Amino acid sequence: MRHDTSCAGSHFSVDCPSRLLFDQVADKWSMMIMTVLHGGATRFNDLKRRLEGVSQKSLSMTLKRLERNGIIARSVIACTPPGVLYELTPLGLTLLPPFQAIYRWANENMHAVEAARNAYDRNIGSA
Amino acid sequence: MRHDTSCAGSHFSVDCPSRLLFDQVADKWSMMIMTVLHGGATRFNDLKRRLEGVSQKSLSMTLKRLERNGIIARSVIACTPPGVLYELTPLGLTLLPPFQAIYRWANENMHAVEAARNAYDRNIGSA
DNA sequence: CAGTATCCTATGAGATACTG
DNA sequence: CAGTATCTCATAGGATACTG
Repeated sequence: MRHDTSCAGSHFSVDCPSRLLFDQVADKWSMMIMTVLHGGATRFNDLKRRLEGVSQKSLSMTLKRLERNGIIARSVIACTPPGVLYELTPLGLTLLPPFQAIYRWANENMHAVEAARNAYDRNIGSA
Repeated sequence: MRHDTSCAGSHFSVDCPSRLLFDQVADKWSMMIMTVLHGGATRFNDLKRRLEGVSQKSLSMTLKRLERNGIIARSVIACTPPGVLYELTPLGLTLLPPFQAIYRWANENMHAVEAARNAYDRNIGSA
């Protein structure tokens, strides 16, 4: 089985790995979940509390998708009250540094992006 | 004006910069566009050809959004036939390294992700 | 606690046709 | 060439209610 990236040079075919990544694991919630899990295994409702604004459904779906892609692991702890822990897999851990680079960029360049947006919107208005 | 990231520790508030980033500039098409533009200023239809599967509408919208956020610049060249060039801004250039880290991860870990997915789907079937 | 199921709506995105 | 406009449809996602 070949694993042609099909993205050589500057042509991006439909089966480009980067598409898979952005379709499956590089969204907003995924990044936040992984960042939280980096601090240790976490319960469902703890996650929900930390990810302000996430709906139960979105969280549930995102967790399942991340689990399916081998990024996080789900484990049931038999106790009362029953609980479930989510944690990063070794594979998931390797994704953290790239995400942190993105996250760092976001923090460092928020101002510039906001300024650009304001400038753009002003020009639209006066165009 | 304070620029509280509101994401200290492991709580992600609604105005977290990373959310802005993923909402505005960290999607699939954006990353591919930026990668192409890294090779030099490019015309609209050239971009369309290289991004297999992108619709004219999606490309147009994504370009406008990136321009609004200060990531790329649009310049009209007065000639026949008339043309438009898109290129990365200095700000856009700074986003490239983080994106390349993601891209590299995708290429290196495609196999593992696919394997995880297959395993997961097999277990679902036999559960 | 940790979800699933259902309903409903807003947005995303393709296809197509048209414009400066 | 470089888009915009419109139409349509599929999906993502929130709210709510229910279950093991």
